[in-house]
Amino acid sequence: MMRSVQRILAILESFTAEDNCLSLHEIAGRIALPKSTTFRLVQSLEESGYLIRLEDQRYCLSFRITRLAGMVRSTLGIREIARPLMRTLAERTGETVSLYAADEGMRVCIDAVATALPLRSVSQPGERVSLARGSSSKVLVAFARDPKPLSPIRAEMAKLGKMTEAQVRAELEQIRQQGYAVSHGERVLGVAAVSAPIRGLDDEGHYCLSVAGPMVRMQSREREFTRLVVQAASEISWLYGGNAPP
Amino acid sequence: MMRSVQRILAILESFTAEDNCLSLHEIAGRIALPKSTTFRLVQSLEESGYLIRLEDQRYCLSFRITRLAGMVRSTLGIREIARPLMRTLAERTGETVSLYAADEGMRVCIDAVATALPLRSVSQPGERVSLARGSSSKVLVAFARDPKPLSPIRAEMAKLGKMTEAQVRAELEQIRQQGYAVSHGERVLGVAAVSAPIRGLDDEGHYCLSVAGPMVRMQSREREFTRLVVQAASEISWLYGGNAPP
DNA sequence: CCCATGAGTTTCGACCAATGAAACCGGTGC
DNA sequence: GCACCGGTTTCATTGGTCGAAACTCATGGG
Repeated sequence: MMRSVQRILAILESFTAEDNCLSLHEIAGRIALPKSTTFRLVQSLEESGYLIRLEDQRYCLSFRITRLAGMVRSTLGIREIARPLMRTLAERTGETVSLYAADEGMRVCIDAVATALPLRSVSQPGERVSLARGSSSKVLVAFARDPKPLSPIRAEMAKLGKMTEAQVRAELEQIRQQGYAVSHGERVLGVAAVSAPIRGLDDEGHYCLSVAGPMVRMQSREREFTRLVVQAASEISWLYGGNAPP
Repeated sequence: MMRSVQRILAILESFTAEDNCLSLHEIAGRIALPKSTTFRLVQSLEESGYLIRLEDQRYCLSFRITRLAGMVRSTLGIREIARPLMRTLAERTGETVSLYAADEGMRVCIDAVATALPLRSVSQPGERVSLARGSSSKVLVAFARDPKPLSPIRAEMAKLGKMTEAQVRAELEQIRQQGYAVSHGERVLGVAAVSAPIRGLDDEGHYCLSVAGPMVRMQSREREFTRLVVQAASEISWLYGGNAPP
């Protein structure tokens, strides 16, 4: 990652819906750089028309950004759309982020972003695992468009979890309610995961985003990770054509 | 202008509505840089999620741009909106670009972007000149929302131009038709100008964008400048809330 | 009135991030 | 098999960038 790119984008991203006008000082504070450096960057961005300075000398994003937005390709696959958000999620959590879909009674990994830590959960795109175990499986089953063909899966879940089918159904219902699922060492010993559903376009199947890592690291931050995964999944849903507002 | 900013934005801008997917080679070609340099920049942009690479290794702008676009402040004055476009117009033409409005029978300069050339047309923000002379005046009069109070101006135009009022009205009608006006040494000796209207929001007055320079430089490029001014003015109109599609 | 303050802006020598030529890699087609 | 053509990596070089500090210019409080 080039420093210049990082800094320039950090400046653009320091504008939010609430704070859409920022002074040089505020920008410098947000990107944590000396004001002389910030000034030069901001000045260049203004020269090129992406920032405009108001009468009170504060800056705000200009409409030139919207012009760029118009050039965004409208037809993108889930993988392409999810990738950037998965990347930031991986960065924030420091754990492996994966994207799954249900396919013929299995759970298939569409994409994964790994971190550099020596101990981490590993999943490879293309990998196929059971739909009966793990938080991602539970999400995929709980939010399945057509739950009927999944009854053997539920039976297997009950058997593996030593539960009645009614208990399984109750757990899935709870997952539907809360909008996410967690698991601790359910599929892989020592691995905890948090998963949230991605609502795809109507005709396509739906997907599941998950963060997985060693329980020793995960347990203390489960709350935080849950929030992040649910947030990222809903953003992806929206970007992908879901009708939930951002 | 910092080189890094220039290059990064050049990459983003190399995507157009038609070519919304570009290969590394194409990008390198458009921004005229060696591919190794381009590669590093593009890679960083991808890492930060603003570009995504498709299966065929080509790149396209991601939805992250649209998120930025959502942060653009919705209420901006004409001056702020016009500024960036005026700057590029000045750069492309090499001549002075001005923004005018009609005010109480006069033409007032809202903003101006000058070039560094030793011989150039000079106009200062706040400057007030006659509404009876010059291409910008003709545009402001021709496109006036309420033409009635301008009849003394038309009379003055006729007198100064040694024309009948009917001829003046015909000229204004033609300007309305073609969407721009030109003048050669009409207000300032030796200065030619091309002007086009900016349609503002309904309740506000409307504006006029012009390029002005010494006739010796202007005459050979009048066609080109006309196209550029009309184009820029219509973009500003659209950004400012006009209903003409981009 | 003057000084303190805090914002934006400019300066300038040092440094290292960025550069780009060239080599490398891996697929495609002749 | 070889040539070709994209994308990727290497590496010594360098000038673009950095940021502390000085400067400017309002503002306002004592």
